[in-house]
Amino acid sequence: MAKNQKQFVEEITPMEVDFAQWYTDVIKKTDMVDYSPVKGFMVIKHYGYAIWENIQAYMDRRFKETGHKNMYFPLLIPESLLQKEAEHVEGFAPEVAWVTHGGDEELAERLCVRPTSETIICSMYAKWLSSYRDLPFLYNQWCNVVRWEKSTRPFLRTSEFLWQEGHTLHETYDEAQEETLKMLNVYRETAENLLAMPVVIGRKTDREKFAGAYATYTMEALMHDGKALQAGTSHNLGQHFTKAFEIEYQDREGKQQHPYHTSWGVSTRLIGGIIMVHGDNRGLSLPPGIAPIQAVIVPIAAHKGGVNEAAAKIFEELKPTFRMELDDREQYSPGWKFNEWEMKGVPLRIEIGPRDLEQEQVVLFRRDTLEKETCSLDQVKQRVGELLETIQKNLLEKAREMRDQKTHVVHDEETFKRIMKETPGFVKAMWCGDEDCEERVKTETGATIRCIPFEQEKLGDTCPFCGKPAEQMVYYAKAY
RNA sequence: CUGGCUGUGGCGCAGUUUGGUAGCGCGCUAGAAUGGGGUUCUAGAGGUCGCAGGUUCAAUUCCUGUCAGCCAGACCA
Repeated sequence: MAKNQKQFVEEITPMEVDFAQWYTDVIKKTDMVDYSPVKGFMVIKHYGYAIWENIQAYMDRRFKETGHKNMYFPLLIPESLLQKEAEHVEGFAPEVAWVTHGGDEELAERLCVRPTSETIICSMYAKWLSSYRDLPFLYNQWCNVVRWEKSTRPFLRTSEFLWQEGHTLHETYDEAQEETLKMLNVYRETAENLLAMPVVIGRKTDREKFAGAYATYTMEALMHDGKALQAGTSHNLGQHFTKAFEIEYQDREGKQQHPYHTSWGVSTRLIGGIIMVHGDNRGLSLPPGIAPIQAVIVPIAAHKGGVNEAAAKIFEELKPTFRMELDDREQYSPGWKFNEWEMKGVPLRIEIGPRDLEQEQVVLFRRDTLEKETCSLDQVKQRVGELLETIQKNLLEKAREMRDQKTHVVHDEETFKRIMKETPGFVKAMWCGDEDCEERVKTETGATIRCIPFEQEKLGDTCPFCGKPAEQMVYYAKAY
């Protein structure tokens, strides 16, 4: 055998060595994305888009189960609408794209490409709402938005991204708050149950909250490199927008009232999270819940004694139940295919060759543990189902362990700085609640308060940075 | 936006210092054998060197500008 073995698929940079490069390698080599001619705008290729479709299918069902209906609002928003809510414009104006011409003619009023749709939706809600009997409004839309980003990275921060945004109106503050937390909880369940991605949930500090929100709640996940990813947010918008947009209804006493408002969204950024939470040196490792291909069948020595036929038969048997691929390409060797599908993160591989046929069995290979086992032909369907469930759970478990191992409790500034530098991850610490203190930590360490978690622990009585009394525990991390 | 690096067949790269019109590996096509961890042999096809301008008899090579990407940072729901 020649010493220079051919490399059909380029090696992936080991993730321990250079995580950023690893990420770029993986997404390009697995047909997740490609770059378009315009900076920050990515083509989502079939393998990446299939993951998005699976996320959509699950979440859309959950939204409908919780009483929401889908609508679609326009891409373009008149400048005057965007400017109605002061904090909101200030937050978004620097990163909106403008349409100034229609054909050759300059528009009387320029139009922004939606960076988010609160304004256009509120302008419509104002027309549609008249009585308390109309409430609540529970609507969602799946769409794209554009935010002119200075530095971009596929899935994690792109100038255009796909997402869903829910926008609801309620009679009372309490109802709006309940909705805000209910949808955050749907997000958390999606992250944990579907994406196998553990998250910390809590409230954003005022510094970090959404432009125009009364309160922002978030789920934060931790990546392999110790950086946090804001994976979804749910905002209680109070009456900020409903007053600005003059959304009014007649209440039970016949008085005019402004309703309470929420919005919540997750985006294709989740795909980046899945890649960075589960991936390893062989490439992707996808949770069965969203994997475009849940199991791939690789026939070995396919021409010999009925192997092809047996593989095809298993394929037909499993296809109605699982997302399957039969890799009967003749130009590649089995070994090549093994590596290819591992890189693409297919959770389960089914090998079948002459030796298996003799013994009426197949070989099952798990991507998450790299373990092989044999399974008799008549048990394959059942065993595949079991293993996919096991893999789904194991990935969540492994991700939890990784996160816990990268989560530290800190009581003093020196330790905090050392951890952020040497072994970055989540740091749990008490916080005085002072925005200046929060700002100083960010400037000096690059870490921000990711959230004030719902699950509080009393780690001490004072803030590690200023020594002032502290009542809240927060999670700090460097973030994407 | 700042700093560093990069752009040459589909992919990865060499060539650029000392200008003379392009080379390698993989992939691709055809045929044959092989097939349980990136298979072998034979014969082929394919690029004008990111884009624009300049210098020159002549530019992939030198100069200017510009676009795009990577890495780090600043900024950013």
